[in-house]
Amino acid sequence: MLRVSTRGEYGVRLMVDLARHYDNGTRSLTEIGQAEGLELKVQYLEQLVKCLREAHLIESTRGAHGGYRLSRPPSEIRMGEVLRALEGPIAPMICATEGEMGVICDRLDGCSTKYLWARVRNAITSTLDSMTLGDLVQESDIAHPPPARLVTLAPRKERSRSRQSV
Amino acid sequence: MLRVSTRGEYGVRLMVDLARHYDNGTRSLTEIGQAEGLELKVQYLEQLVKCLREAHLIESTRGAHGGYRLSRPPSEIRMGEVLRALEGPIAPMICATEGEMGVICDRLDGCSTKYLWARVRNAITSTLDSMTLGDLVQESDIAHPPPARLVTLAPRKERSRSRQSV
DNA sequence: ATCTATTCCGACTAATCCACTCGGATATAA
DNA sequence: TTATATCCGAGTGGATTAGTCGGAATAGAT
Repeated sequence: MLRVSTRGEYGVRLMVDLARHYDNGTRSLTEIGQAEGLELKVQYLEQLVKCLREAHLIESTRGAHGGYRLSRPPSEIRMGEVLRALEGPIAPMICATEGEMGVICDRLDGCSTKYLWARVRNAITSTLDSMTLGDLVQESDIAHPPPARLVTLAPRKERSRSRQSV
Repeated sequence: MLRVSTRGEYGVRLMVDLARHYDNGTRSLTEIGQAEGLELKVQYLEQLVKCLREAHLIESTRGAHGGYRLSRPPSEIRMGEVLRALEGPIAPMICATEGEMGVICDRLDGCSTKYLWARVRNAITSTLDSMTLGDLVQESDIAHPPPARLVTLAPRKERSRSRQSV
């Protein structure tokens, strides 16, 4: 229950990829798809980036050697923004839609559940809005360091520890 | 996004109703449906209660004058239990399923998003598990006091304040 | 005994939503 | 002018959701 769709999944992966390559100019969808293991027709990714672009989270240049880039540094893009762009307002229940509480659900009887859903929604949004793309990139760098530029002091088998502290 | 289905919605309302009438013996589905404004065939509610019963959250007696009752006091039933019974394990993403992290998603590459989903899931579960049916009943009593047994000191227009503190 | 109210159960269905695909237009670098 | 991109809207198959339907089993009331 409480699933986020593949739009959210792929879209976030895509944004993380853009964040990783923030300093390298534009990046095409085929590049991203290959790098992130998204074995999909490019057109599907286009659908995802469309709403990201409309939300001004990314910018594009068309034509050969074109592609996408983040319109702000990764550390200034909250995951909440990303997911809202991809999947619309966060609302575990119709009566708990962001910004529209009470407008939609006008049940006056004992709708005690409303507060439950509102709390759940707040828990989700505050979690998402407290993390940025920058944070995600940093985290993944710790778990999976990029092709050694610097000398890496970390021992092998790092992987098996797989931090349960989440 | 991140919706809970109508099973969750109706099921929770149903449980709140049972909690409200915890001291009054059993309660039939038709009674509950009417009280909670669930205009549905009884058979649909039966489907919901089935999994609640299988999760040992409610008990039933069959036959005339039969019905359902909570199997524990409302304050000892966490909302997380209720929703898990109704909708299965809480998992915003398949790779972030409760209790099965890492089992399902074995991507070893930079799956930085995994931690994101795990955090979201934790936010949801800890919120749900920190509230009980008893809490919900109490809250709804404050907002909508039951047919005055005690003298009520509260002024009119209570309703328009509609506590934004959620 | 029989009638009625209720829970129990499995199969079925209509509608919605999701996860894509397809075909083509437009823009830009080489 | 060609190759490589982004852009755009329409269409589609499958999965999931939200419910219906018919009937069996159980228990109290008459």
